[in-house]
Amino acid sequence: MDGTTVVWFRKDLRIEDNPAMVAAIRRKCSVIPVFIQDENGEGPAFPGGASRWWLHHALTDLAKELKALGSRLILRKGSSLECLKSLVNESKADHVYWNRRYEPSIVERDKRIKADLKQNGIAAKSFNASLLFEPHEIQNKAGKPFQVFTRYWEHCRQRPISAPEQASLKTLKTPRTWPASERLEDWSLLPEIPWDAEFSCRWKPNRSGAIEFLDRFTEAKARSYSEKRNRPDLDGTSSLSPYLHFGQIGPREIYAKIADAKLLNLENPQVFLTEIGWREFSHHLLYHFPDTPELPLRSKFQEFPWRRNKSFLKAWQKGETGYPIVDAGMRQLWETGWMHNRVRMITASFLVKHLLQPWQDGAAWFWDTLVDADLANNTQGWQWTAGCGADASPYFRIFNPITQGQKFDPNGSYTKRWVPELKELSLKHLFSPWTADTSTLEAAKIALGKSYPMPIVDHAEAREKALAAFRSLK
DNA sequence: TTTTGAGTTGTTCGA
DNA sequence: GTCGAACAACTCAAA
Repeated sequence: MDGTTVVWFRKDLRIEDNPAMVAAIRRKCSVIPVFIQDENGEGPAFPGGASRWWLHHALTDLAKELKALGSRLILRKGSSLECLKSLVNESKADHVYWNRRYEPSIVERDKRIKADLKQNGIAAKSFNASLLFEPHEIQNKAGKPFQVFTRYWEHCRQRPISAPEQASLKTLKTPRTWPASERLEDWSLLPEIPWDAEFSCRWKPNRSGAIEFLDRFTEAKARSYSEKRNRPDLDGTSSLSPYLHFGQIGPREIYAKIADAKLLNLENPQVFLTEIGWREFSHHLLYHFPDTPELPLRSKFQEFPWRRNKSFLKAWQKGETGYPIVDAGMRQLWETGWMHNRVRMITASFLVKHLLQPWQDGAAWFWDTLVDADLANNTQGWQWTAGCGADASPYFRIFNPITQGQKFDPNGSYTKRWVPELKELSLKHLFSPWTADTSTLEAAKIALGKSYPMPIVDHAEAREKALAAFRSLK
């Protein structure tokens, strides 16, 4: 009787370049792919509505791809360990393979699962599918984790990057009898009220969508990346973040594609790889500093004088701060589940610096609303803006929401797209409508305070307050 | 992966 | 033609 391998899918929802899958296929035994919806095991960071929407489609697609190979995706709900154990019993499997995750609570849980399975005579093995450099293999000369991005990335870049792993999918063996599976529809991952119309226009949340975006990136965008990536009015970024989060594409595939397209020695693609580097760095930090989703990396910041204010938070969430570039970003997020990175920095800085709201509140909102919500990236990004994380230079980052708009949305098309009530306002006043005189506003059909809000805080005043708050930490 | 204000230099324009 | 006011354009240091 040959053995059976259970392949436990998690944040690696692809078949190609999937080391756990490859290893299972190479065993030449039957393979049972499973996805477990473990609501308690995900810890406090249970995914929000936008992520669940994506997950639904990603699972549908993975099941379809497996079916095309004559296989299936078995769905189970409950404690990961219990589900795996019963699946192992039902199918008489002797191996369980999966790809590693790096969220602290997941790392702990997976350790326990591995130990338990091994104790029961099951060969439990984990692999790396989602990073170029795993956190535990990178350290500085002192044997400590890096805390400064440039040093970290310099170090990583000297290391070899392995090619995507492939096995002949045709040799994938299926079990004689399939264990029972739940129905995806019963998991209610899709919204009850249909708020996802814009989502469906914007995204193709499946493997072929990932490949399309990657192709489009290497063919059309990579060469002008550094100029265009900061322009939310242009389609200059890769849009790969949600695919990377769910593992519908892996960083090794991205790297290989850039290398194949002979782009590796060009400056622009290197800038893009630096962004991949930030993702790696975020995972590095999350793994080595497991408290960072809740607590500032620089502990001094625990005394930061935040001024929690529900109505400020609400106005920010709804895109009603009176600062057009901020509101445009927040509305784009709400409607499409995604926000351009430049605008993420502007809106985050605004919440933390201008409104003095704790970065954790902003992180929680992004977590709920982003399709690419990722604990490592989200945590790192917010700590970076708040100035309490790695690579910190807090004074550098009080973005001026007026000049940032003028600089990065120079025609105003992004802002007008998401804040249409300002679409008849001229560029001169677009990013600061309160500076326009009554007749200009009237001509643009804007009633400040009614059709579009007055600024929630005064920029100069808020900036001074934020600087004072930072000074108080010293 | 920034902003601001001060200081400097350059340009324009009318007296 | 010259002078100086006003302002734009730039650099730099500090936050």
